[in-house]
Amino acid sequence: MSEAWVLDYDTRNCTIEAALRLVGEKWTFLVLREAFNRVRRFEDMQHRTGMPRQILSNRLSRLVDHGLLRKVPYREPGQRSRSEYRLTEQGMDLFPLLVALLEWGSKYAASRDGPLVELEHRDCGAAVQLQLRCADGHRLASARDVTPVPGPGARRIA
Amino acid sequence: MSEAWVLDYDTRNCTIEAALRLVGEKWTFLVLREAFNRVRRFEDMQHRTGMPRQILSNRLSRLVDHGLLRKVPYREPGQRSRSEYRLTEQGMDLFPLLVALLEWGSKYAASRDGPLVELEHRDCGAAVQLQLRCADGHRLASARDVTPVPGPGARRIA
DNA sequence: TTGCTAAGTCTGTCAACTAGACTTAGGATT
DNA sequence: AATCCTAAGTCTAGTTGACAGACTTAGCAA
Repeated sequence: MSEAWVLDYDTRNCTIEAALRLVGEKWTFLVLREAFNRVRRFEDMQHRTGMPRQILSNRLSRLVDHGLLRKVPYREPGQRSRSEYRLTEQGMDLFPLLVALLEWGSKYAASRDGPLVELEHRDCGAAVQLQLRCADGHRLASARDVTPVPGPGARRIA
Repeated sequence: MSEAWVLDYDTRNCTIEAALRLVGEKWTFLVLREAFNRVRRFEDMQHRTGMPRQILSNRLSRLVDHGLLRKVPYREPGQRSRSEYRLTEQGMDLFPLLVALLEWGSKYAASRDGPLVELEHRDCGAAVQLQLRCADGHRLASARDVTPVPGPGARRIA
């Protein structure tokens, strides 16, 4: 068949797949995009993404249930108390995923004007980007420089 | 309302959204996972992911049409010539996205045994990871250190 | 008690996914 | 030349989920 060692291993405990069960869906990514842009309220999210309200409701609940967002009460003058949605630490840790989408999209799928947002280092204002690096400090140029090897969770197919 | 500047801007040319139109779907991620693991053939991908054949067919066509994969003929002894699917440069550039999923999944959604695969630098064997860095060389610890600002494609809502 | 608003829920319609069986096409075998 | 073999793909029928648009809720204010 093929020379890929990975064919001999089971996929059932794949961590990529596990991550996808939570966040592997278009609207969920857009909810997270809004959250990272500091958009926190149901109406704002619905208006900015154009997603069906029912789906937004569903996705917000899911993300709260799994600890990526938390509900925080707020109060506008003359209004009753309502809830907004903020990223937890666990949610914040998805930032590289969104940055990866942003970078790839900006390179291959942007309108001619360029990206809608850019990312700056809060402390120095310089542009932020993702880099692949190894523990010895080398910077890797591409996926070609990476060798996937079986990890501790790898199980041979019986 | 809220203090997010982004509320005043149009989302229609968002590059994240553009990227998601191509790759923002569970099965597509899994096809790419297999491709990065050097799994290149229809039967192997179908067997390893468990995805419906029709969807695999559909996703492969989509990825080829958009230039993320290319079809390459191969020939097993005693068999007719068939096609396998390999990543193009454009496809390779999605690697950080998969690594981001892998890292997040390993941290928050792994089985107790740990991840199925690990990534090594081909040249030195050290573990590979994603880092957020700014153009001045500072390493950023989290999304909190990043300020999103309007990019060249930003358009105020009329 | 009526109005206002953000945040949701309800309804019917329609497109997408799914499992499983079936088809295809070229090389090898008889 | 007829038949078998296999990887790759297509077909069918049933089910799930997305979708648009209208409706409901709950607390505050007048």
